[in-house]
Amino acid sequence: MSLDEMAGCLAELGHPTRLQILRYLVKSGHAGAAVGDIQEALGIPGSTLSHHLSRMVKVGLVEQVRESRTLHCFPRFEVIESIANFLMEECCVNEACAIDTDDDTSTAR
Amino acid sequence: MSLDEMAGCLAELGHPTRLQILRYLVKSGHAGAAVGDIQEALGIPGSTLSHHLSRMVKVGLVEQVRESRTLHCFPRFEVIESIANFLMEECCVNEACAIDTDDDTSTAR
DNA sequence: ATGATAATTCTATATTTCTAGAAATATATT
DNA sequence: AATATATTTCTAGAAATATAGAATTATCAT
Repeated sequence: MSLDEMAGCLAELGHPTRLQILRYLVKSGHAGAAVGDIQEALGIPGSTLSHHLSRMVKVGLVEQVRESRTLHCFPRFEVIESIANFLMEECCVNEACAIDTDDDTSTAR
Repeated sequence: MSLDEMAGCLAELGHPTRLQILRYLVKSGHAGAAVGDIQEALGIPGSTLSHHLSRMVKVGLVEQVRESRTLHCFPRFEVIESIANFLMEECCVNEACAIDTDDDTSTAR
């Protein structure tokens, strides 16, 4: 993934509603969730939701599979993972961070 | 960090120029880099650079320490790390990803 | 065919963001 | 005091984003 593509993904993640949507999809796991499910669960107007979803699909964060009238959405786990890795490796580990954070500031693990 | 704060950080990361800036800062390590260094190294006009830096400072991705005329900038490694962790944990690990990727797609670790 | 359901596209408005030159501020040097 | 250096703030125009109602498309059921 190029720097621009990476920035593109991060930008799409960088919106509260979209982050909420992605979280919901992750929670739904591999079964995914229909657009309508998301809409009802999060209370987002259809047109707004559609807009956000299409942006996430565009950068590859979300995948959609149509089953007749219903459109199922899935998070692209590998993509999310590679973004997390990018942040860890490219932006963190080099001579800092993992070395420097002697007490574990990071939340869980 | 709240979901909104997380989204705020991700949004700031989600700009090619800012991502470049952050990378440069990380490369510079704990010595940090002066605004002028960044400006010269990346060829970004001062006002533009200042704008991007102030955004990153605002969400806590970057810290600045003034030393007379020179303003040194440092990446907040813990913040970057916690974003990476959020993506891994909150958005990835739950019943998917780490479980599902039988061959280790993630580069390091 | 008609009606219901699922979702998108169209449209418009409000708001934010990006960009960079010009002017201003703050600090150091002579 | 005058000048140079480092950086920010001001300004403004262009472009992108976000929001959501209304209209539209596609599919299914009767």
